[in-house]
Amino acid sequence: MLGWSLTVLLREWSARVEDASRDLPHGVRGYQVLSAVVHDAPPTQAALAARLGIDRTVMTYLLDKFEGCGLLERRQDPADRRARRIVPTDHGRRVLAEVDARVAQAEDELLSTLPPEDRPVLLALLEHAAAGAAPGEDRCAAVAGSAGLTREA
Amino acid sequence: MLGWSLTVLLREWSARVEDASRDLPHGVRGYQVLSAVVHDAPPTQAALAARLGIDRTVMTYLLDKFEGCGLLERRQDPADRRARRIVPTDHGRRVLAEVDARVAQAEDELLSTLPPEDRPVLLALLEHAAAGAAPGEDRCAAVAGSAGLTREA
DNA sequence: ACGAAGTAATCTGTCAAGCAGACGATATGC
DNA sequence: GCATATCGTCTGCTTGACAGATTACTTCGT
Repeated sequence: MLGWSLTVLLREWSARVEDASRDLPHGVRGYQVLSAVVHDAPPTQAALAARLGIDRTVMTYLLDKFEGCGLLERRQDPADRRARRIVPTDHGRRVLAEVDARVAQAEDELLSTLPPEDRPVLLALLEHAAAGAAPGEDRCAAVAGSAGLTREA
Repeated sequence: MLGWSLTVLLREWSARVEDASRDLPHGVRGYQVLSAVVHDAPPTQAALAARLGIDRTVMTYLLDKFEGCGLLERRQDPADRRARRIVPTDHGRRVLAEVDARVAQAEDELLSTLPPEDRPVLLALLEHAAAGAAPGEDRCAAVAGSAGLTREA
């Protein structure tokens, strides 16, 4: 049941956010990329891809599109000339702010059948579960149990 | 944050269930199909597809494979000879029981960083939210199940 | 009863998305 | 300096989904 509930909710979330992200290239994917760049500022293109679970070769043409739309820019990292730092343009920030607002509203509507006092509970539990379930860097933390929530950014 | 938590959790759930479903064709998809057939018994192939949000032409080759593996059978519906009733074989039931057990364990592990008393809370909230968010068939029924009644859409 | 229209499942062709692998450019270790 | 690893890009291939046509059957209208 857990998996199915997640599937249904994420599907519905995607549909709504797809609509909220109509100004962005690549819909939901695009929203997640732009959001990660602005809010988390991963240092390199590869880090960004890893964070979102996207293949590096896919990242290339996603960013091509974003750069073409003037939402993001690739800059040579002066410390490592192989790497590109992905930075949002002012326009990108503005657009994201708008979309973020629409997404927040969509999420509200998505949970509208839940009693208002339950919504923050759900969000907190989900976030905690997601943080604990995430693979990768802190695999030990997951095993260590509730203790390990000390992570970078 | 809601969307991202859902994405991360579902991704991790899929990875674990993919592993738990290694006896089944088509991985997670296959598990959902078999599970829906056994536990929900939708009357026709089309109903099954609609329930899982799968295209009807895709359903065709999914079921081809399941039938080839002896997990499911297509039987002519005697009432409507256009339609096929999808019924599980004994073997299918047995395999599903095994996989279900593995999935249950995987879901437990997935939530292992959550305090045990919080897990049923999360599950209940998720299920309620999913029922309320789902489009289509029984929007009224879902609403009627909770506090507010009688809102026809 | 007969034909028209609708519906269940399948088949066919097409198209996009993603991945593995190769490649040029740079960095690092010996 | 040379071997090896990494960052980002490019190429080719495979896969997977959808639209549309097709076959089989039902239902409705007259």
